Formats: sequence, structure tokens, C-alpha cells
Amino acid sequence: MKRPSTAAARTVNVTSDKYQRILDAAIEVIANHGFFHSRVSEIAERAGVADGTIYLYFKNKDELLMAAIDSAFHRFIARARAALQEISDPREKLRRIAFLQLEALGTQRSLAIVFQTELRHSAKFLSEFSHNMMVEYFDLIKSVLKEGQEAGVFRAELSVTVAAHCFFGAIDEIVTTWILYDRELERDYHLSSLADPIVDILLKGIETGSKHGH
Amino acid sequence: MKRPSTAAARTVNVTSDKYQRILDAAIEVIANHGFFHSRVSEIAERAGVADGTIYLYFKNKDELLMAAIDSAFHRFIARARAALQEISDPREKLRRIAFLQLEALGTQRSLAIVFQTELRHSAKFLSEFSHNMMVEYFDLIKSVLKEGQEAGVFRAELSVTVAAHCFFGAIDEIVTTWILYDRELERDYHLSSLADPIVDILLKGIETGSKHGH
DNA sequence: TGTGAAAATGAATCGCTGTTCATTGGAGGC
DNA sequence: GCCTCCAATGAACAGCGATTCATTTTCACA
Repeated sequence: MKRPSTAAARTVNVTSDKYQRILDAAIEVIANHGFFHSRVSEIAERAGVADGTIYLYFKNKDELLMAAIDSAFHRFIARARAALQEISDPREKLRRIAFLQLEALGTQRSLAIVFQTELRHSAKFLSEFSHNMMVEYFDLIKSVLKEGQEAGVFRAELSVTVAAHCFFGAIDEIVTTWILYDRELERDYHLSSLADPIVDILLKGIETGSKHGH
Repeated sequence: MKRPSTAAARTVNVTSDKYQRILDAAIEVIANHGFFHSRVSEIAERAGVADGTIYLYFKNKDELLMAAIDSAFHRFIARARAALQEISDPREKLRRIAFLQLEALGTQRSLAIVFQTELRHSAKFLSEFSHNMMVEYFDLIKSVLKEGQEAGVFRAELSVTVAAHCFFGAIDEIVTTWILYDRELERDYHLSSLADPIVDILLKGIETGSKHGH
């Protein structure tokens, strides 16, 4: 949370929350045009600040993108971690992770678009990209899988890494299709309603035969 | 396969194959820098033609990207279709699809990079993007799934669409991780060796209980 | 109310690169 | 050998937009 002043944050800044407004504006604009076709001036306008102001908060356009992604991602993963603490069954934990991801992105379409279209790009081509985020999330999934293996609920012979990729990949692909093709304003339809059918397939693929799913 | 002459292709052009050389160069350069940081002049240089020549074959930079993706994709899908004709068991068909995709991208790293980093972007932001390709590939997967359901090998209650997304998503995610993180020159390691573990999970998730996998 | 420092502004700069087009070259027909 | 046609060339153009910075505004404090 850098602020223009190098010293402690001024009270003014805290209330005026320009930093967050810029991040939000960036997500909106980038979702509309894609990162490279987004003009800094449009982001500034949408945030209600001057072009130059953005450079008081961010080193450059690249860093703005990364900060926006980072910020949203950490908000998400914190929520996910908290939610998982209330669950003990590894199968239910997986179900919940799937639900949370689909819910989070399903209710923030612009963010979903930025994640699905810009993340891979950034991960590959921005040297300063924080791969940490992705690692954290994968570790979360892997830890649940391991837990399940140790409890004898998930097949012990599976590679946790491969299983984690299958799990994440399936969800990720559903989100991608949603941002690419689904017209948005079908009110009653929630992306998160797809969590169950997906998890149904994956759990069956991962579980041992002994116990049964639900 | 447009050629500079609006009339029939000249024999000269066929042998000099500039068109294909430009496509190949585009894949290489874009894999190195990402589409937006790729200069047309560098693609031209790599293809051994002048900058202006590219515009005799392609309307603009966007179209060059799309043509490169389209060309590679159709080559792939044609091979996949042919290979599947020799197989009857739907389970083995799925296994083969996974193998072919991992094999094709695992042996063409530059192409893999372009696919994993640029495809979503293009699909979302290039209005002229041919979604047809993706639809074709998904239809191929879906048709195998339906076939399996009708044969009683795959669970009939599953949504073929959701299952197809899980399948594609899992493979896609593995490829993405490979282009992002795996150092390339570990000779004996083939991306395609991951086909079995992945398909193992997904088949178990999709199959009916009656018959068993392999 | 006055003062200084930090924050904010936004017009101007400047580098970059996609695209154009006047010119060149060479192959095929006569 | 000459002529015509068109592919090919690559230097020049033009527009764009990220970034800068001289100036203005805000505000905490005395």
C-alpha cells in the first residue's frame, strides 16, 4: 500500500483512497480493452484523478496491472483460507474451494476477465510478476489433497501436483468460457452453480473406492 | 492461403513459401516477446523478407497473429481427427486426445507459448477471431463423451459440456504450467508423459462403475 | 490567517512502431 | 533483347500514448 508520501500515510490519503480507486478503475478499463489497448489516461479519468497522479502511486503501467491483480488475488485467497478453517472433510474443502473461486469471479466479471486474459501473459512476460500468488493458491489445493490422502479418502498413488492441476484447470476453464461466451445479464444464473457438477467429476476421479462422496 | 497476386497462385510463390515462413517467424517472435511487444520488423527479419512484404500477405499485425494461430490449430485438429478414426473405445479416444495435445505442444514450445498466452486474449479482444476452431475442438471432445455415454461406459447423468471443459481444462493447465515454469532442456522429459496420470483421474471421474478402465 | 511541504494536475514531450508507397528488380511472354 | 507486370523492398511518415515535470492546489500546523 504505497502512498505518495515516503513517510507515514497521511490521514487525507486514507480517507480519499485514491490508491484503491485507481486499482478498481484499472480492472474495469483493462477488462474492457485488454491491457495493451488500455490508456493510462482512461484509467485516470475513470478513477477521477489526473494522468500524472497514477505515477505517484505506481511506477508505471505494468506495475499498476500487477498491483491490481495482486490486490484482488490476495483478498480472495485470504477469504478462501478463512472459509476452509471451518471445514474438516477434505472432500468438502475441495468443493468449497471450487465454489469460492467461481463465486468470486462470477460476481466480479471485470476481475474475471482480467484474470483469465492477462494473468498468463503477465506470468510469462512480466519479469517482476509475483509468481508467489499462484504458488500460494496451488499449495492450498495441494495441502487439501495431501490431507485427503493421509486420511485415506483420496487415492494415495496420485501425484498431488497433477491432481491439483486437474482441479484448478477444470475450474479455470469454466471461468474462461464464461467470460468469453456467456452473455452476462441472465440474472438467476450463477457461475458458482457449476461448482457441484465439476467437483462431482473430479472427486470421483480422486477418491478411493472405500468411502463414498455424499 | 492468400498470395500477393489476386489471381491464381504463381508457381514462384509456391516454391518460395514466403507465406509460411512469415507464419513461422511470427510464432517464434511472439513466443519470445508476447504479441504486443513483437515488432513487425523483427518478424520480417526473421522470415527473411522486408517489412512491407508482410503487408502483401496479411492485412495487418492482428491478422498475422490470427492466421498463425489458425494455421497451427487446423494442422493439429486434422491430425487428431485422423488419429481418432483408428480407435473405437471412447476411453482410449480420450487418452489419445490428451496425448496428442500434449505431444504437439510439448514438441513445439514456441507454439505452445503463443497458444497459452495469446489465445484467450485474442478470443476476447480480437473481434475477427475465429471462435470456430475452439468450437471444433470442443465438439470433437464432446462427441467422444457422448459416444461413451451411449455405449454405457461414461456416466449418462453427466453434462457433456461440463465434462468436456474439465477434460480440456486439465490438459490446458498442465501445458500452461509447462510453458511458465519448466526449464526446457531436460531431454528425456516429455510433456506427453503426463497424459496418462491426467486421463487416469478424469476417466475415473467420468466412467460408470460397471466396466473398469484398463 | 500565513506558511511550507507534500500531493495533485495535465499539457507537452518523445520514442516507438505499424503501415504506406514510390521505387526497384526480375521473370515470363513476345 | 525488350517490354510489361507485379512481387518485393525499406525508408519515411504519422499517430499514438506512456511518462515527465513545471505549476497549482491542498492542508496541517502554528
